[in-house]
Amino acid sequence: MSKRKGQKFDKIIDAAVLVIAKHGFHQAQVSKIAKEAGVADGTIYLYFKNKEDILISLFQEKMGSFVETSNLKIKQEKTIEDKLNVLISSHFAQLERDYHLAVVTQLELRQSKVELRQRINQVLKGYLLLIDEIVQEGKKSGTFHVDLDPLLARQMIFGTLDEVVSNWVMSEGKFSLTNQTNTVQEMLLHGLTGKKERG
Amino acid sequence: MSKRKGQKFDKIIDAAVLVIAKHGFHQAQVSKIAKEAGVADGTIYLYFKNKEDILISLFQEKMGSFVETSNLKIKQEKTIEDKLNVLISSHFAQLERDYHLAVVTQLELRQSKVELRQRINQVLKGYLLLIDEIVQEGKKSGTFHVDLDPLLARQMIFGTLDEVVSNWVMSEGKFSLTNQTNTVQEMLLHGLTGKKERG
Amino acid sequence: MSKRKGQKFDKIIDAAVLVIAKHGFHQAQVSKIAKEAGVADGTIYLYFKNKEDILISLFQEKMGSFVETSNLKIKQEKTIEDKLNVLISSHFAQLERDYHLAVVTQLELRQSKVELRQRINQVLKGYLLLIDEIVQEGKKSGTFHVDLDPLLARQMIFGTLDEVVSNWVMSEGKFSLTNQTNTVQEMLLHGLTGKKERG
Amino acid sequence: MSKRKGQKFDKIIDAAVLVIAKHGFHQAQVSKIAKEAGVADGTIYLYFKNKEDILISLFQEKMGSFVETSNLKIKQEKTIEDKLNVLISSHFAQLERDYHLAVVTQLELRQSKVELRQRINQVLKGYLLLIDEIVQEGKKSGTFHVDLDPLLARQMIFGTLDEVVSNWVMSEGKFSLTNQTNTVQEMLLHGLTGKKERG
DNA sequence: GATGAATGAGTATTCATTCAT
DNA sequence: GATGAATGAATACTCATTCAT
Repeated sequence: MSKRKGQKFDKIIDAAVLVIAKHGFHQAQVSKIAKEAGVADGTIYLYFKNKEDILISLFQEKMGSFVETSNLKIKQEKTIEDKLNVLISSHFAQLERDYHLAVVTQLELRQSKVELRQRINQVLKGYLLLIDEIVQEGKKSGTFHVDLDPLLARQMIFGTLDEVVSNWVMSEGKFSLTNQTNTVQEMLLHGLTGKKERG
Repeated sequence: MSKRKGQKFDKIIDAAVLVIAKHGFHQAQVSKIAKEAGVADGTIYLYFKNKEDILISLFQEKMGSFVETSNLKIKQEKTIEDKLNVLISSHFAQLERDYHLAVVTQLELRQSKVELRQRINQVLKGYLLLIDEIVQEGKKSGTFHVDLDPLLARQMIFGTLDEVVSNWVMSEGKFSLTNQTNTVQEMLLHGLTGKKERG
Repeated sequence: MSKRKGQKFDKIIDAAVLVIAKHGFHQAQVSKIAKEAGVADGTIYLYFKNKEDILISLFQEKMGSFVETSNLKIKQEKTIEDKLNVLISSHFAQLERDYHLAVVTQLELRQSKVELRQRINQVLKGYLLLIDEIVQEGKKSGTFHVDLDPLLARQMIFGTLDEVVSNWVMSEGKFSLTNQTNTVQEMLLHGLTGKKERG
Repeated sequence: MSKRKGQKFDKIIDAAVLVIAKHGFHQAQVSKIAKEAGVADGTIYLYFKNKEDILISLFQEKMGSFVETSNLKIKQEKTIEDKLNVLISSHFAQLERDYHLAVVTQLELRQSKVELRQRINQVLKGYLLLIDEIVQEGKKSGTFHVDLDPLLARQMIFGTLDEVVSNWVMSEGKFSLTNQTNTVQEMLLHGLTGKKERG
């Protein structure tokens, strides 16, 4: 699809993140991205098939490692509680690290048209499967409730994390995301009524 | 803002929902909405300031009663558990009742540009306050954990409900939403580990 | 295809002829045509599907009557000699009358891409059939040679007329076209060796 | 203008004919020609000033010998009738020999813009002069009519040959071109009425 | 001589909004 | 109030040509 050779590929991706975060998705013209990347408009098309390809590549490039990073960290933990904790902290940490990118993925890219969103969702699928694994393992080990609905569980976990991050982005990153890790973990494990054993 | 007098106002709103659900947000031109509503293009501008105003009005009109309906039902319950249950069932029921509308609010309207989304979020605020009240009351009554972070709690509740509904819409409404009420309530109350006292 | 109602349709067609003749086919942008026609760019698209539709309509509109006019005049003549004479004089007269149009049809429109040229050729077919009829009738009546190859005959007649007109256009209309009628008729009837009975 | 040294010059010309015949004039990009010729894009510009220069050179290169070949053959004939016959047969034969080239010169190159066509016409001038000579000689010798208009005569001859060849190309070469020589000669000599003394 | 990555000018078309009737 | 013809701003992509290597 898009040729990854050369530094220009990365330059353009980074420029796209910056331009979209700065001017918004609908004001992110190809010419603006090219200017920000310090290349000619036509150069964009030596590395990307079309504008949509920039956005998809951006998501794959920047979010592709997301799953892998989380996956590796989770594998290193033994208990389900720790795996969940690491899932949350990794999710928060990776997005907190790059506020511009978080703006793009949490807000701006959701404005794209359906076809593009579907391509983006495919990248997300890998992450959802990662959550599914934790849920399954948690049930098997007895840590999670035996009757837990796996799909609903995943939706609660992802829905919560996504909503927290979105609120963080909309608050313009004014509070620490990673600091919330333990609290969110407790809430997911024991719900609204849950006893906070640590505190 | 928009003059609510006359039946044409409603006709246009309904036409907008239909056109967006049928053709998607990006193919919902003013002229198409006008045709579906059986009025001239120019007539739209006698009832709405601009296209954005149609969409905001749509959201206010269709979602305005949402909060009130949920609010009334919640007030009728005594225990926090029941209030939460009614919040969930009301949320699910109202969206399940009108699939077209659910498509528009869960998927299509999220493709709009930031300014519009912010206007839409203002309408949502009333709903978030409703959740906040339940959380606050739950803490006061001792049903919810005393150290519960109210903001995070609200984010978990809304994030979960929103994610569940979005998944339902994307599955094209192929499973029952309201049937999930009790399970979701249990999960929110006791988390992934929680004992399911009812079942 | 294109809505013919209103004076704007004709205005745009005439503007297209003028702009193409003045600036050449490759410099005839839609915006230039719109400006010449005194309408907004977008107005063009209320009357024509796209730019190509303007050019095809132009050809149909301006050349459509060409065949009919020639046809009617030919029908009024009795002898084959007179029918041929009228074919030639009508061909020359109609193109000489509007030099701009002749430039467009003889030179500029031949630069268009294949698909467009094929659409244009379909309009020409009617004219070729008219020539075919004269050839056929001339053979039947004994005026033309009994062994005359009808296809070659048509190619000689049309090829000659087209080449004469093209030379006239390229000479920038500096000599009279209609004045050549009789000479061309003689040449077609009796060839390079032929005795000029009239003169 | 264009440096003729080296085999690459010819390679590029031949590639251009092939690419234009295969993909059509408007899809014959420089990069495509370069690829077909097995050279880099930039190399083209070591041998040709610009794209237009390729096309003009192509025409000169491939059509340059056309005139000379015809000229030599004509000089070998004594009577005007035979000279005309050879002109026609040579014209037909040379184009029939290379269908690809005929497509390019009869159809595709006529889609080029006016400036290019004028350059191409200059190459044609040599051929038209050859025809002019025959006409002049025919009149002097008494074979052609004494009052024959030389310019019109040339236009009839060239117009007829060109139209016949164009029809042959458009029919995708499905009939023999050279077989038509005698018939066309008869028609040019004696016109539509002419007695076919040979047949 | 040869390369090919980089350049950047140029243009058809859509659609929200207006305003004369 | 209602109409709908007219407006015109705004933007992705191609490809001939260059020039550093």
